[in-house]
Amino acid sequence: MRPKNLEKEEAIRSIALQIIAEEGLENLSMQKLAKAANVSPRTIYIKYENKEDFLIKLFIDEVIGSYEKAVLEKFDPEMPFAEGVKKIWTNSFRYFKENRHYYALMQYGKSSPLLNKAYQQKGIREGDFFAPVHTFLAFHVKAGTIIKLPMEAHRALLFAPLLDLINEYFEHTARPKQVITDKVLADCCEAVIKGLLK
Amino acid sequence: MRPKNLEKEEAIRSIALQIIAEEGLENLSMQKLAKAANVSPRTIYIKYENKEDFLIKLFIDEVIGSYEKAVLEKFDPEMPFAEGVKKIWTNSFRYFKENRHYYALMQYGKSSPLLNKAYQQKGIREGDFFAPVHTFLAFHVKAGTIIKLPMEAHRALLFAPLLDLINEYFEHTARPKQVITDKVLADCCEAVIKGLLK
DNA sequence: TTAGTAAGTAAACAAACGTTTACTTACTTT
DNA sequence: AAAGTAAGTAAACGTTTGTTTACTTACTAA
Repeated sequence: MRPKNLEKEEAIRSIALQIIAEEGLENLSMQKLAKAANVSPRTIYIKYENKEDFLIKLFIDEVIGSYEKAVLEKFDPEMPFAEGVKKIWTNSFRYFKENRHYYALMQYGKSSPLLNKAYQQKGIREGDFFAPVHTFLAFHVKAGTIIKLPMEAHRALLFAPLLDLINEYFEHTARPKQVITDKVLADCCEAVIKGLLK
Repeated sequence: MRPKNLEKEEAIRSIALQIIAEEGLENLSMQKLAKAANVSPRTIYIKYENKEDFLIKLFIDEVIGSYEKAVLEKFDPEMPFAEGVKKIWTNSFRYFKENRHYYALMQYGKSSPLLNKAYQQKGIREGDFFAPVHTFLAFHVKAGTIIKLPMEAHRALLFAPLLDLINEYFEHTARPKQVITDKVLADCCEAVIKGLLK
């Protein structure tokens, strides 16, 4: 039998992310995607059941999956608290700077009911993803270095400002003056650490 | 001439917010909206030029505008820092608990290029909206009570965790155990204040 | 009271949508 | 080398999209 052309699969995914980042999820159509990826619409349906299936897999496997991998690089749940948080922040910032297109779909995950459903189905919110980060937080609560909060609250304090700053970084890159710099990121990271310490 | 029926205008806007919250922005069509609001499609086009115009006005006037009003209730830029931050947090939490449908479109503002463009056009990101909050932050930087950061960074540290916690609150309300309570919100607020204090 | 007018309706428009049908291509296996 | 098969294409399917056309309604002002 004729073998799959992996380049086409890759093109479909990366061009989808590009369209989502530039024109928005609401402007991504299967026909537009097929044309932009230089592929017949049918080709997309070989691998994915339908549009919903495609978007969920793109979101979970491509975006969340690769982000998790990047965040956890050289991260250890038993690191000193400040060091661990800094690692998470610098890893995240580097990742999105290098993979700008991934950020847009990540943000849609917080808005779209479709992707939200996917989140819940896969149990991401329960700790299947980013498990080492949760271990890290639980470890430091037990050791008494940081304040005790529900896991969801820790995650909100740790990740939400970071993602917002990355958003700000992207919105200003086209402008004359870049406001979100490594220095500002580092200062904010210190503020988050200070807030969580006992 | 025949006078406008203000109830219809109101129905169009509130049902649009409901559809966006329940089915997502990508599933809001003008025909579906018209039918749900018990109105002819043409009626929507009396007031709004097209779909884009409608969404932008819904976002700016209805959502951002009314949120700003709620946040600033009994807020004074010269309040003590901790008191001011607590006021912003409790005002926000109360507002979204009472206006659950508004939250979804607010979140889309961070994803959709359409709404992002609207943000920039209106200069929201530059301080036209939430001006008293910016005055408040600048005041406390000058007074030396909090660390100095670009306005965008202050806003990220102050609002991003709050909005993420509200998101978490809504996602869990249907489940047996409510994790985001007033107590958790208050603890997180304290952490944010502590992080920003010098 | 009636003429004028904007609000509002129902039905329709072309264009675009997600998906499928009918077919061809390019490789593996025997 | 020829048969078998999944990958892949081009064109089309019926629906739904955003928006408009042609018309009616309900009120104001003269």
